[in-house]
This record gives sequence, C-alpha cells and structure tokens, in this order.
Amino acid sequence: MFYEIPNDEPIYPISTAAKLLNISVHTLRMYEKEKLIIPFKKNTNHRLYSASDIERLKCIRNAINESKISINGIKTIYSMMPCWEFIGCSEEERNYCPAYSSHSEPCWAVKGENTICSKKECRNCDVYNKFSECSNIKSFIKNLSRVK
Amino acid sequence: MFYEIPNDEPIYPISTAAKLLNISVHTLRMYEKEKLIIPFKKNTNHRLYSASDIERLKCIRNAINESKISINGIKTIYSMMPCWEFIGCSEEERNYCPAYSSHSEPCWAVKGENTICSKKECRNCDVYNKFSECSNIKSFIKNLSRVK
DNA sequence: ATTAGTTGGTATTTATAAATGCCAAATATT
DNA sequence: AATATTTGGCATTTATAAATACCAACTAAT
Repeated sequence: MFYEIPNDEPIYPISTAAKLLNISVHTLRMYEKEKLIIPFKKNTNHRLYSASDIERLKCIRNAINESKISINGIKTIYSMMPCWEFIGCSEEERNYCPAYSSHSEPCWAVKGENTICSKKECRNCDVYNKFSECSNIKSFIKNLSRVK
Repeated sequence: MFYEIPNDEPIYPISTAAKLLNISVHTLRMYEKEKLIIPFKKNTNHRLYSASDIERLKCIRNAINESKISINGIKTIYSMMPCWEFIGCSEEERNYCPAYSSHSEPCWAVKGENTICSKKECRNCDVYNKFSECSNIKSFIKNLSRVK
C-alpha cells in the first residue's frame, strides 16, 4: 500500500498549480492578493497548493469565466455567508467582528481582533473551505430560519 | 396643499429616467433585460419609472461603477436572498419554487408556477423593493438563525 | 557552482462586459 | 397633420477588469 496524500496537504509549487489550472503564476498571486485563496506558505515564504486548493481555484475560475462574475462580485458573495452561525461565536464576539457587518469582503479577509477566529488559521477553517461555491452558501442560508 | 407623488408611482418616461441617472436609454433597457429592474409598463408597452425605481437604479449603478461588481455578480447576490423566509411560503411551495434553489437569478427572474408569488406582481413585492442593496440582504440574513 | 524556480513590484496587453449608436415601425404629443 | 418619443433588434464602440510580461533579488535543486 502507498501512502495516500490527503486532500488538504500542500504539495504543489506555484508553477505546478498554474499548469494544472492552465493559468499563469501571476494570476494565482493576484487571486491571493484579492483574498480569494490562502495558499500554504513555507518558512521561506514559498507557496504550496493542495488538491483542495486546486478545486477551490477551479470553482473560482468557473465563476469568473463561465458565470461572468467579477472578482469583487465573488468577494461580496462570500461576505454574505453567515459565518457566525457556523462558527457559533457569542453575540458579543460577533458584534466586535468586522466579518459580521462586512458586505464586500469574505470573513477571512477582515478577521477581527477579539474573536474566536483571531487565533485560528483561516486556511484550515471550514467556513473558508466548505463555502467556496455559492450553491453551498445558499444551501447553508436555507438551513437558517426566522427568529420569532 | 399639493398632492404629493408617492415614491412608487411610475411617473418618469425612459428618457427622463436616463437623464436623471446620466445614462442612455439603452442601458436602462439592458438592465431590464438582465432583470435588475422591472419598470412599470403602460398598456401601450411604454415604460414608466418611479422615484423608488430611480433609487434602485442608483444603487445598481453604484454596485457596477464603484464596487466593480458585474451584472451577473449582482444577479447572484440577489439570488442569495432567502425570499421564502420573508414571504412565508409553505415548505411544499418552496420546494416547487425555482427561486428556492437558484443561485444565479433573483427570485423575480425565475418565478415559479404553483407558488404564492405566481399571481403577484414582483414589481410591487417587498423582496424586490427592499433588498436592492446587499447590505440589506446581509442584514436580513443576520436575523435568521440556525435550526437546532 | 550552475541552473531552475520563486518572490513582489510596476508596466503592459488582452479580452470582454458595459455602454452606446443606428435603424424602421409604432405610439405620443402639439 | 406634423413633430417628438418610444419600441426592440443588431452592430459598434469604449472602458476596464483580468491576465500577462518584465524585472532584479532571493531560494531550491542537481
């Protein structure tokens, strides 16, 4: 038996990731600058991408190229995700958290100071990982219901 | 005392609306084709815009020009609105309604057949009227909470 | 040691969404 | 009756987001 590489293990250097996606390394850096993706960084500051990073990027590429949604559009859609319900942070914490009120940046791009999330690595967070497609965001919203 | 014109009364012909917004009439028709706006139509098929239509359009213009969100991006953001919670339709109805599952078109663009909404005029609907800004959509989502 | 790949910055190119122009038929206005 | 405006369709222009190229300093591999 061979050791199977976990989906979230950062293995691909940027050039490989670029080839897999058929784009340039600059585009990948741009997506990172725009906070659409958070690649793993080695101590030497070199990026590594996991298989799930590649999937995430395919989804982003699809939104841009097929669905014709601009990068700022994608960011705004991400900002609609009610992360607080998923994280389960306290009412006090969410009131301090910029992610709770932002409607232009994803939660992982505005990360507050005194929140549950401030110590966490967003790259490993389920809000970041599981809701890269807007269908998933809408599904999550569907499972919420009105406070009586 | 003068009679005050209600905010939602359709009074401006397309050329006036275009002047108020500093855009061409073609752009207004394009936004309509894209289902971003539903102007009132006279029996002769001529469009009329209300003051609140103009406000809605200013908001759309702002999203496009300032926030750099593409038209398809705006449509997708609108599709995130949990209209069913606002309308209060039955569980059966929402399962039949395409708006419940769409994540690319606003509810008023996909309007189902056997729903509460099928007979209603979306132009007069609060979901259409009150949630033209993504800040309002996010605020509404905030007032939902997780089903235990 | 030499070659190959990565870093971040600015400048440039390209692809295309968004906006506009033009048209003839229909409707509105005076 | 004559003039002005609206209609929708297709063609064209324009504005710019997205992608790429180039750069020198740094890190990795053989």
